[in-house]
Amino acid sequence: MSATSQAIDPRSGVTMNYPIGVYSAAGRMPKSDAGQAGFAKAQILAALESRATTIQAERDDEIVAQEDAANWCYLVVSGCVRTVRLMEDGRRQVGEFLFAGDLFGWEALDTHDFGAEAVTPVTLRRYARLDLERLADQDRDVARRLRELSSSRLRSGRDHMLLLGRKTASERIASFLLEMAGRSNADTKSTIELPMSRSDMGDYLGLTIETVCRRLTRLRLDGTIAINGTKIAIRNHAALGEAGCERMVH
Amino acid sequence: MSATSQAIDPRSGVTMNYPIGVYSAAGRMPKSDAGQAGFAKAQILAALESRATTIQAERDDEIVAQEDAANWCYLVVSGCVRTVRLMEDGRRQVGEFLFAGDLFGWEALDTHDFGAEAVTPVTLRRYARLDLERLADQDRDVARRLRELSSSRLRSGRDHMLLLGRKTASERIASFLLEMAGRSNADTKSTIELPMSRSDMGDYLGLTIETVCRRLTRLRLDGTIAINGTKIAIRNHAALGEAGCERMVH
DNA sequence: CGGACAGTTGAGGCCTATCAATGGTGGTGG
DNA sequence: CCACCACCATTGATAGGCCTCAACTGTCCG
Repeated sequence: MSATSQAIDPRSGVTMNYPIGVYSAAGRMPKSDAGQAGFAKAQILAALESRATTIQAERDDEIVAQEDAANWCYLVVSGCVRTVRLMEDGRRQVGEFLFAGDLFGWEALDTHDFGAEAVTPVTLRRYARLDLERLADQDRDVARRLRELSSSRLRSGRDHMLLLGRKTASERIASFLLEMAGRSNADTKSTIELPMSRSDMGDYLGLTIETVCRRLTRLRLDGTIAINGTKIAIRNHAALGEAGCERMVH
Repeated sequence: MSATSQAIDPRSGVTMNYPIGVYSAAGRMPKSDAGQAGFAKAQILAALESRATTIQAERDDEIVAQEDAANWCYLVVSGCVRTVRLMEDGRRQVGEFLFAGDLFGWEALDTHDFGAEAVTPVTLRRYARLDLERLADQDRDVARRLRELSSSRLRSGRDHMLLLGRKTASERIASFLLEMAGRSNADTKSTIELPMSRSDMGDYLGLTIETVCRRLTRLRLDGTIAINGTKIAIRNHAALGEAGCERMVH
């Protein structure tokens, strides 16, 4: 592990590694492998860099606990994060997967209404929510960008409700693969990295791990995709589009 | 019908009835049977009243078509509206039910990503989205309220995803009844009005009409609820809470 | 080498969808 | 005023898709 100072977050008990003196200078943006959209989101926060903290979390660490007081919001610098909701009996719904450049926690009211956990080792940039609120009050561009961000989150939420409420297992898997392909970098749209477990996929898609597995193998035997560890190559984009009932985006 | 002038909306072809000279004076807020939350939302728009239009729509009229250019946003003055998403083969997902005091369409990007239809005869107040954007730019209180509104929509979206992804039919019905009870006026929490059809409920809950029916009759035979037309009386609130896997709110 | 764990595959059962028939109600026109 | 029709709601019978339970494989790591 690189030179970091470890600390335990007093709220959640998560072990965090703070890189020493790397991101502390004001105006120094963390390096990010995010696409352009991610960069646009990060720009919102440029003015807050001086008061931000870098956080690292290991696989399956809890970054935010459901019902936590919403003091912070987070920018994913690298790695993958999932947001989760739990029922008392253990049933779980993954709300979304977040990648480099994605922001979360800014839309909380008084408490977070979901937990956030690291799917892979992640690096995060943490900002005080009050700072962001103040910034939005002062800077109408920031306020506007936050509104746009809300809108796009609401829209993908509606997409996902249609998926959960009305699509079959095959359609859900196909839609998921296309969604992930759409979010990866432009030059690698046909070989996507799926860092999350089958269990995470299932809880995202409202399916069991077994069903996720079976549908993926069927697509593999069809020749529609090829699976190699956490990498999936899309061999037949059109077939996936039909299976996922997506309007083709060209 | 009361004194109105009829017109056809050039965009959607919906027949609309504009009450003559009732709401045209600036600062005159439309009467609304909404609760306090609804009033708070309406307050956002007080400054825009002079440029707003009142619209009436009949049952099943399309108020907003999916993919419409998002020129307008709407406040429900009375009645009930559903937002819908359609798949090519006719499968439908109802996103939410909107009642007096609820605002919709303000969160659009360039186009609306859902259709909006009248569940009952409705009266709406229509505002130009650009006006609202300008107002939010100028008035930080308005901007803040819009952010709060986004947050609460995102939160209920996540609730609904858990319902669609992980709850059983019985749990969905119970959650739905409690949700509707929670949104009705405080003094009538145990006798709620359900103006929407079984088909609407099914498409909201990711179920078929038959399943909705069967679960409702089971609850009726249990003595948990009593059904009388579009009115449902909740006889055993606790049983519903258990069935819906809700944390009890007291 | 062995244990833990994620992933895969198989067999069977349950829940919900589907298909079908009936009942109830409101609107319409003879 | 009543017969008729359309539509919604309800109930029953059956089928199918996904879940559950279980066994097995492969991989990583101590």
